[in-house]
Amino acid sequence: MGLTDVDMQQLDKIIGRRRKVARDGILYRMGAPFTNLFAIRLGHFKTYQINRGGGQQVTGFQMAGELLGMDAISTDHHHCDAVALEDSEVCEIPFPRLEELFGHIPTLLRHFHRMMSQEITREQSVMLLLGNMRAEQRLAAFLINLGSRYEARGYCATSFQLRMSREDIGNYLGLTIESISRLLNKFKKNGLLKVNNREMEILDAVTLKALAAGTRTCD
Amino acid sequence: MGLTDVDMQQLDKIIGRRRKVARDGILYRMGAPFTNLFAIRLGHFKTYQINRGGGQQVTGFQMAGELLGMDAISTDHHHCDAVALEDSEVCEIPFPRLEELFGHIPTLLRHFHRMMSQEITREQSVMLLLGNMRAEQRLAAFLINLGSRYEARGYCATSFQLRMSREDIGNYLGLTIESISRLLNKFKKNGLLKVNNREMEILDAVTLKALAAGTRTCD
DNA sequence: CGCCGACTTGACATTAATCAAATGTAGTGG
DNA sequence: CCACTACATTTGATTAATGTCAAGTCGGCG
Repeated sequence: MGLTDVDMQQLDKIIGRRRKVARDGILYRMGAPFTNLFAIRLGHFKTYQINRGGGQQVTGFQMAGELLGMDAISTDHHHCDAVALEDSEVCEIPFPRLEELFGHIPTLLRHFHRMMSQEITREQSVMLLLGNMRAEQRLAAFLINLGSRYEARGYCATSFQLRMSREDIGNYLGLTIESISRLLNKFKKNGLLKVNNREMEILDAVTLKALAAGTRTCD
Repeated sequence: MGLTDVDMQQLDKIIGRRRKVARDGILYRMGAPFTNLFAIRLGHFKTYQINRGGGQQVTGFQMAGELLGMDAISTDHHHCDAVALEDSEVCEIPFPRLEELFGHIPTLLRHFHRMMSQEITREQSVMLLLGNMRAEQRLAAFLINLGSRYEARGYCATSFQLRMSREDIGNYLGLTIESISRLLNKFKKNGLLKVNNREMEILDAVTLKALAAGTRTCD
């Protein structure tokens, strides 16, 4: 991130506290007071909003290196639940202390703004996905996105384990669990991927990307 | 916002440049280099993303007092087009200069973070809307949201002019223009609102809110 | 007055949801 | 190691919501 050693020491001082969250454990709940941001060190999370009518919407899946809780800054309370998809570990970052540091480390501030902005951009892509794409395209886009995020972390872009249930995927993509199942099967039949429970291997990334872009359909 | 007079003077200095944008005028385009944020002084804008496949998704409608361009911070180029829905006026805010001020005016920084965070929250609500709600619920939520934003600006929450076309509304809500037309008509028949072209009057806000919350359906 | 774009309305098609059942998988205790 | 249970996933048949296509109407503007 371009921070000096001294900067890093100061940063380390405030993000000392680590916290483990077991699978299905709740990192924070909607409505809870906002005091910390959370940097994921290990594992995966999902965030979801709950409607008054009982409707639930998964708003994102987060993995190591990503930041949780930025939506809470505006109102001092959280707007969604954050739940661990597997045994995970986060760093608590007390936001008031982080704000103090911003005054001393401009590079840190700039980095923080980039992360907030990135989250805005990510959500806009999801809006495009939910508002404009058909089912097939949504799932293709989702899988390609997951792959590229693993790749950015030094893992394989085409072979990974899904950490979330079909239900979570469906909810995130605005589809039912049955649709997800059928689509995965269709992709499998067309030789686009291998899937066994949560083990996923993308065999034809080119076609899958074309599906995601909407420049091709399958079957 | 809790700024001192001196703070305000400094802020004024950097946001001096005003810019008029005529109806249908483009404030910025996807891919254009990011240099300024824009504070809307007057008028309305829409932002939309464009897909490779030609698909377009309206990602938001912005009105006076709101900030445009925050999604561009992370990559130094804009991720969507911003277009004026009527003759409008904005303040250009050179972002590097704003960043300098952040070091001197903590209150300004805090306010900026709230605005970024608020945008994240807003987009999450749209994800809920697009992923979970049926057509009727979406339109009701949209109208209630518009009303409350006008109310927050000192205008009437139940009587206002739509600045965007049916097509824009439909695109934003992930529905076709025909569906919007039919839904507005259904609401009208049920005495929930009066609508004449773009002139909108909400007659039964209670029921409309119930529709938006999903605790009731209509017809 | 007449044209053009925006909107409305109607008939029909399609996508994905719903409902229902079957199958598979992981975990548990005998 | 093997039932046995609970839960997740798959598969099939049907339906409902919304999209698509095609006219038609309205309203503003030159």
